[in-house]
Amino acid sequence: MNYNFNEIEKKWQDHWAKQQTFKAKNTSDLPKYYVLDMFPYPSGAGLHVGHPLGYIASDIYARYKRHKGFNVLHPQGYDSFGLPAEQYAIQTGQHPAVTTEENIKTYRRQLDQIGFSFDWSREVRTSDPSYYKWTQWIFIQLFESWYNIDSNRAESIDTLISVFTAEGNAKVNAVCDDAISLFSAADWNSFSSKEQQEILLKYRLTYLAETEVNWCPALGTVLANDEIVNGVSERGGHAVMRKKMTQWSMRISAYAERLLKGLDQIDWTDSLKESQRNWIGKSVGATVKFKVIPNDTASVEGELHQIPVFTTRPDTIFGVSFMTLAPEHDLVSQITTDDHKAEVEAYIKATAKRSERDRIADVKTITGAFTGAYAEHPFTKEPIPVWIGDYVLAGYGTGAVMSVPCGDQRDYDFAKHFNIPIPNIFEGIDISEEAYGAKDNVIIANSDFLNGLSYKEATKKAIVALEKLEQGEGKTNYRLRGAVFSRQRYWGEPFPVYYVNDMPQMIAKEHLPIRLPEIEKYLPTETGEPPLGRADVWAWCTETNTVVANTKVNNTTIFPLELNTMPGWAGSSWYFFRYMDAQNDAVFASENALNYWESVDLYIGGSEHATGHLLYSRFWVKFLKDRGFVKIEEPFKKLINQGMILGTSAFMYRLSYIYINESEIDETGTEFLFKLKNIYISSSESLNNNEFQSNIDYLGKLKSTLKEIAGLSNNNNLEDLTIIPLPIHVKVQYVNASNELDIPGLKNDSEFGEDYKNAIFISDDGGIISLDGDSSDVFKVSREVEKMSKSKYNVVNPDQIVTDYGADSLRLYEMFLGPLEQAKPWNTAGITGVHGFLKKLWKLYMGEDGLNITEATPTKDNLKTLHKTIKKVEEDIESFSFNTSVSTFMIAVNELIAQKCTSKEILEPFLVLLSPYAPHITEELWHQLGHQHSISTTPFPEFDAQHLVESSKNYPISFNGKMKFTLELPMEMQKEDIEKTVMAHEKTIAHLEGRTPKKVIIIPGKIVNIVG
RNA sequence: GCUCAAGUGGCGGAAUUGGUAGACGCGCUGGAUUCAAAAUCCAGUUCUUCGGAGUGCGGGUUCGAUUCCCGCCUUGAGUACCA
Repeated sequence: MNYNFNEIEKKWQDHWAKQQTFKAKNTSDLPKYYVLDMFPYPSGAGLHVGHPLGYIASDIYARYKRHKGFNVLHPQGYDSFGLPAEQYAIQTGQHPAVTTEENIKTYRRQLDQIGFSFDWSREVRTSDPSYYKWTQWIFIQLFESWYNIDSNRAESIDTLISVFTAEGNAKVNAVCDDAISLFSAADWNSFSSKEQQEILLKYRLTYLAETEVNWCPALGTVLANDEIVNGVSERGGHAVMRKKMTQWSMRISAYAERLLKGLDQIDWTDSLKESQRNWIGKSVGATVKFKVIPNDTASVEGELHQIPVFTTRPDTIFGVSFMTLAPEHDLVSQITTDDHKAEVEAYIKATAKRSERDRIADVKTITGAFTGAYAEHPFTKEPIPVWIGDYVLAGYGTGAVMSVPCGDQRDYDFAKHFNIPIPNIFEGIDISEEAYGAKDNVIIANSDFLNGLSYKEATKKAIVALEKLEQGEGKTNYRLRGAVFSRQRYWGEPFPVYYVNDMPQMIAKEHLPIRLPEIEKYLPTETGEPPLGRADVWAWCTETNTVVANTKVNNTTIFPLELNTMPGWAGSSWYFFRYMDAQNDAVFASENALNYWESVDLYIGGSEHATGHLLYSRFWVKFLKDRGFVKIEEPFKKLINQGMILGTSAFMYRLSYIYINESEIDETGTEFLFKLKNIYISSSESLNNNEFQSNIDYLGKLKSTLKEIAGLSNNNNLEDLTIIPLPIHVKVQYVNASNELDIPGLKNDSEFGEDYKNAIFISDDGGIISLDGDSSDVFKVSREVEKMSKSKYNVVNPDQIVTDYGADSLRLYEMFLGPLEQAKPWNTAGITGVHGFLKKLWKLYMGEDGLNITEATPTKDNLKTLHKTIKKVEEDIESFSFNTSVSTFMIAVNELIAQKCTSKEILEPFLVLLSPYAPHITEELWHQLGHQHSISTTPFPEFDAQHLVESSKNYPISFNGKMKFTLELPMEMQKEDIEKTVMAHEKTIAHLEGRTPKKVIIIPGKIVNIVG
């Protein structure tokens, strides 16, 4: 019987689906275990081999935990709102729901054929109204909450209203907007409803605010910081500008400290925790207000200008020799003196063109301008020059720095460059070459009342003195800011919000979900409103509590609805709870389900979510806990980032040309160059080594070929023509293992074939490649390892691999590639190794005419092989070292074949060990062995150490630490006897060549090392 | 610039507490089988001037270092000069 993997895999996938083998129960006496993959977005391109890597790892773990007696929850679903479907809709007019449905079908088919043990009965989709009903509900809860710093948790907005009614806001200690004026209970009660709502909005955890956003006119949308690369949109590379816009935001900063502290409680990698810490960006220091000394422009009557700065080093305040403002700082125009105006304005203009990224990374170029204004030092009252410099960013801190050149390298470089004094305030420290940035072991000097103090003491004392002057106070700063929650897009959750008098009102819970309206086109409106502005039926009737036609808006009973939709992170911030009770219509998940499953025990996904999804969902979970909806503080106990699978891209070189002397193109002119378009040259060693331009022989041949192509028959040998080969990505499916391009295939490509119809391909020897069948010419491409992505045309689709080798081979191979967390290149050719292993395994169990298993008593060697495999595989899975366990299986099968093992007592438990990795073949053999129940719930074999006890040890005998030969000695042999035996051995004597060793190191059971 | 990873044969990688470097697999070479091919099986495969050398480079600790320490180089990922 042959190993017919296609038949076997289909059979068991169908069987598992029919029997609901992997359906998880919400009530069980077994301990629970929750294994989750990061929410996939169902893109139109389908899966490539990089996607299932994490899914396979989590599936192995989930299956292993079932063998270990756990009730395992291992669900899957789709984060199905998103920009790609919307962009496709804009291009084709197809409703995003339709394309999303198609994409999900493709995903599901691809996932199913890999044999995952998902409980599909719990599938969720964020774009499904029965799901986003609860996303809307959570949004309403956030709106109806404020953060009480005294109780350190979110509370219902009602508790805040009752405080306002009783005593005003003087004693309220809340996370809220910066500019809130004080009011008494009497004030509050006399405010109009609109005034009250405006005030409450400044306290709510989600609120409307005029915020500066990254507006991308070309995409008609706002972009998150991480969607902008080098100042342009990541998608499409369009220009991005700062623009004020009314946006929904989330007061995530209220949770900054808890988000930081919580990291200590969870089992994530240090690098991931570190990036969250950096993102939250806690710094302890002080705010200091510097008064601007009046000058020709900065002498407004009555009020003096102040420059507030935040510093982590208030102890160095006597080292301030200048101040630096971000060029965009509001005060710049108000304080710059007339004679510096021209210079400052020119500098601001120049800065605006630099991307923020550029300003950050480039430390070598020091630029700045003096405003002509001076600020007053709070203690010495000396004038301090105020500069602007683009190393200070407007968006961070206060957008201004008190520059202490002796203590900060950037300030130091700036001062050196502009000849600003660098006062030294550190005792006994040389600052003639560079600044001294360390906080440890400094003694402050030249600093009046701070002299002789350490960093800690001086900081404390400086803050006290600043507070006395009312020019500063101690402050903890977080860089985490309000998270923008609006998107000017169609394909997202609609807000359950309508507007009365411009004030947002929540729609009551019982009327949810508010469904996305139908629109004709998916673009923003001509007036710049979001796509929902195109909907005709998008108004809220407060009498019928339904969505009605816009024409009915009367602003008394019928009101306009919100036009923005929610961002991608809305639905993904809580989905892990929905899996616990996916069909519940009354609550987002029942209390029983929430209590049973608690939180995710193992979460596997890409590191790209480090500061987005993983921070936002922690925030929502903490909020839901505060409001009593869940009991947990952290959603993901253990988290593993799988590494990227890299693709091997292929390049061919398109020729482009430069004429050194244009006047010499006389007789043929531009027509000549026109005829030389769309020509590609085969990759060669000289191309890969950047020696193309010096390969005279080849260039000569190439040029005569070009003349031939252009129909040029004169003697011009094109000396003035410089040929520049440009690398162009080519789809890897048209390239074989020897890097040869399938030219006819490329020309028939449905997507790009047209572009190459008239292309000319030139071989290694400089001649045109003939495309009639019997030509032996080859066209070679260059290879490079890059991120696997559709845009680089290097994706490898798992479908073909499953057809050719089977899902079990794919699963094993993906694990075999290397450590889960590390990035690694994909090479399909290597899959024959694991596939060959499965064939050998099959032959071990199945003879020519059926099962090859006997009741034979296992030999000592059989037992040793089995038990060392049990031990190793169990250790490997527990430590997520899946690659090494695949090797272990191979070694075990090689050994069992060598031992000619047929013993059921060995071969049966071995199947269980392997089944998490290769579930189909093991399930088939398990049933061939006569079992009626699925192998998936069979207990994991128990390791028994007695089978690994050895009676002898093959000692490595080293000389000066270098192993020279080995010697088999009894295990129980004592040190002295070992030394005697080794020293008497002929090989030892030969190696010593008569020398007497200085020392002999013997570690019984390990090694012998002879020194000297 | 800063932060975090990672550098081991032709390639992916292994060596879990400092103890036989290169397990396992790919590829390659030779052989068996076959009319032939595929498939399968067997043997070999770090380099080498055959003394040795060797885990990015230079030091150090140790009887012994891929593993620990110091300094550097390169590559990748992230990034917000948090003042």
